[in-house]
Amino acid sequence: MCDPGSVQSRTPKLTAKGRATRERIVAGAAAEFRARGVVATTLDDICRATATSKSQLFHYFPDGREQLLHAVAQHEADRVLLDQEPFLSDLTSWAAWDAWRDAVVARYREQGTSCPLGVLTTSLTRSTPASQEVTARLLEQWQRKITDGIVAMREQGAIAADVEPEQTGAALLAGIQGGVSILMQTGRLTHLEAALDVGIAALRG
Amino acid sequence: MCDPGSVQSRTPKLTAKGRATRERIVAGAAAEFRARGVVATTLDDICRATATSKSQLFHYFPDGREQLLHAVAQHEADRVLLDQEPFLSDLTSWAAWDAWRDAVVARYREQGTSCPLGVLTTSLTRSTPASQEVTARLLEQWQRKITDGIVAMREQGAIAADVEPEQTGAALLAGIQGGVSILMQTGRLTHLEAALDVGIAALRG
DNA sequence: CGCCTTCTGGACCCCCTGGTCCATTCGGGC
DNA sequence: GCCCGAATGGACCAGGGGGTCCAGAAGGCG
Repeated sequence: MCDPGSVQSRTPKLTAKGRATRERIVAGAAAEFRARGVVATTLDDICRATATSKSQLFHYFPDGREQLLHAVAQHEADRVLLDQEPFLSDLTSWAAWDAWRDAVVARYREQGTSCPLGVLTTSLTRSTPASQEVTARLLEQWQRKITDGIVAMREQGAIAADVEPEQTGAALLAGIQGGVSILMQTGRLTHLEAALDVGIAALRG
Repeated sequence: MCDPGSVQSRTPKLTAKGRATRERIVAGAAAEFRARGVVATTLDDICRATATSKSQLFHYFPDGREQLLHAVAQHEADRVLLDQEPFLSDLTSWAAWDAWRDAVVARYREQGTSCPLGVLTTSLTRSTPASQEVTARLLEQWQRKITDGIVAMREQGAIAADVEPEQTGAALLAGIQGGVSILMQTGRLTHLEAALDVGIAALRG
């Protein structure tokens, strides 16, 4: 899923230690971005937060800030989906849908305004086309999983046959996305909850 | 609605010419932000685009970039709602709802990826707390208008009595917000359309 | 053990950007 | 026409930020 090294320019061979350092930088940068925002975070901040030096940073990310941004985007995108498992991949009963809904709400309640998805959609995506692509792919995968769930339920007869999986899935994803966005701006969870509840209720018919 | 001069520090008295220049700067900056993004746009860019000098910029916005950002945020927030009129303020029949839906979709189709709301929610809001407040207030007003429409329809009996205006309005707003957000990242309008269509269909019951 | 590559530290550079200053022009009221 | 505050031009400054370099430590492998 991560596919490291495909887009980013060839990095030198990494030993175990090197890989660990690289990972530490990405994770630390991600945390820093979440906490202070992408624009406000400087490379020196990241060095300080991860106990590394600039030379290490450029050793692992020869293309500099942009490449690091991309790596962090991928890291955060992975996390967004992982955080919804195992529910998201198994939406085959109403109980599973409810559990998924609760997991999403709980996750966003606890992380509040500092969340991977928020960082992706607000800042990272606008920084570089490469990161935008990462976000686009994330959304695609996400919607696919929701749509799969709708199809499964429809085959069971639990969802009416006239419900369009693609369209309804798209609407639900948009609701979540918007709910998170509003959470980022107001600190209130109500819209995310409303979007999920209304969206799933609509599926129930 | 604009309430100029309340939050921003006192600007010197403005003549007609002064007011025009100030407005030109705000509008030009807004356009620049939409086109190139907030982070990528420098004060010099804005000067160039608006045919002004830095001294003018700081003459009208003594607090510098931050104050300008705030003014632009207000400017863009106003535009978001204005763009949906006269439909948004008169959601009292299904025809009105449909017209509103079409207006929103048309607006976002034409402006594509360079839209006021997008700029607000992605970059402006994160730049300064003052701008965040502007966005929060925008969302509040927006939802209020949607909720008013739902209430009106319910009183007519066109919408079932068990529909919660607040919750359903929140979900609809979240859908739009998310639809626009996804539009910004993928260039596709499908999610915005889906959110509106599914949301309004849910109201129809 | 010895060698070569990877890894790390930290000093250094340069440009860009927000912000300042002052001198000049403009323009409206009397 | 005079005068004073508003409006404008443009040179200038300081700091911070991304990015470079080289020397030395560390660590795998024959």
